[in-house]
Amino acid sequence: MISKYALDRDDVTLSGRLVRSMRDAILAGDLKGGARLSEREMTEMFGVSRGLVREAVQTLAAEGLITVVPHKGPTVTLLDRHAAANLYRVRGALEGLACAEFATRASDAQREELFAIFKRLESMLGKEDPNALVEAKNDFYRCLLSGADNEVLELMFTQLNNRIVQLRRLTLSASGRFSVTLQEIGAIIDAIRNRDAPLARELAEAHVAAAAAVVQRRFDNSD
Amino acid sequence: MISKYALDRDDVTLSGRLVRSMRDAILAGDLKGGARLSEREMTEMFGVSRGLVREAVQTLAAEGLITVVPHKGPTVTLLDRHAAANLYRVRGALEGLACAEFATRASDAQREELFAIFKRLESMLGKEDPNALVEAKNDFYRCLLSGADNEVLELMFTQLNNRIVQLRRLTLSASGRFSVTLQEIGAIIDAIRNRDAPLARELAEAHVAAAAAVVQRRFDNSD
DNA sequence: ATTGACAGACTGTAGGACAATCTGCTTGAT
DNA sequence: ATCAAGCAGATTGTCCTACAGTCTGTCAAT
Repeated sequence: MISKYALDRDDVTLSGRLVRSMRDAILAGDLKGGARLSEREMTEMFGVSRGLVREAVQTLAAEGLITVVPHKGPTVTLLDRHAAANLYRVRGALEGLACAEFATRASDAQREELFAIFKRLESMLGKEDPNALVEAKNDFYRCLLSGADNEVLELMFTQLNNRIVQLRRLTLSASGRFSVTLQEIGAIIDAIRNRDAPLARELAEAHVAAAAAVVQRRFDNSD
Repeated sequence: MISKYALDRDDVTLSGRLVRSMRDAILAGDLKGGARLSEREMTEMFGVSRGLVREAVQTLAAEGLITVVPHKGPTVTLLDRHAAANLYRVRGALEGLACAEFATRASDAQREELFAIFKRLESMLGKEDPNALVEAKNDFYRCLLSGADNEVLELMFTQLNNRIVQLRRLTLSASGRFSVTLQEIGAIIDAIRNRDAPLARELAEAHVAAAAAVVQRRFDNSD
């Protein structure tokens, strides 16, 4: 058992914080898809040595967030329509699993928390607050994954989600979609409440497929 | 379209080869679970500078193959019973997706190749050649993933599989299991032949669950 | 207009230096 | 004898410098 008061060892090293900062910069859109990340620029931008930058790049490359071409330097991985479709297919499988596992294994407290977060989401209908919405969605997934009690799934889902974040901007801005989203999630919540894992899984997969369809349509429009 | 004659740029850098070497060393079991990987030892073992070792460690850590504890150094990630169960759950979801996608989207040539590899597997029943068996299984999955035509899935499945390799030794050595395995895979093959994606998926998930059960039983015995 | 050579910029790799931290052992007090 | 404090050695964390290898754009020559 790890002490409740143990320091957060994930944060003590500069490397760790650098990886987070770079990841956040990409997820926040400050470093856009396709942007070149020369070592020199990065050392200036984050105020650390070249060695640390190179280590961080390796980490993010392994996560798929960055693409490294030898002797040309890393770039922020660009998502085309095909890659987007593939990401969503895998995400459907993982999110389905997460919902099924949650329905089967989550504790009562975790269930209540999930329901509460959903209520918070519902209360946002009509209001226009993208930041709060994104945060609530993040809470939702965090709770879902924690209840699924599977660190492997958590890791892979998080990695996948990080890559999808760039695309989520597209789905969120699709007006009128939010109420549909709420209905879909509501159905999943009901299935979880009834501990119906297969149904929860099926609904979750359908939900992701619907989101994927929206993204694909966006690609059509911008081509 | 990338030229057929383009050099393999994945291998030109020492870093790239080092990552491969270290990964292979872990997968081959030369670096066992829990083994400590001090930077000094690694520089001597692979004959490269400390910087390269650190970069490679970052990459493999992001893949989950090694665990880094600040100021104590990296170790080969150790799999306990809980982690093993979690790995197999996720693997079930991904392998199910891969089979379904293959059934739906693979070309005729890819189908034929998969069937041929399966025949090769069948011919191994009775003979005792673990190496050839592992290689044939690898070919099987390579073909499966290539037919699923989803690089994201391919990446995640490969990462997952790398972590499971340590455990696969346990399932393979389970005598009498191989003929059952063949039957299970044979059923999947039939479903793929009939282009029945949902069935292929279901069977694949059941197949993984069976393998997971074997592993769990092994954990019981060795405790 | 195409080719070829050159220069500048950037990455790839090595190795050293010092600070921060951990671990185990010794020492000292109770 | 036991336990706490503290010291020493080893290891990692971080930065810096240096040089070789590779890419890209430019400019002259054909």
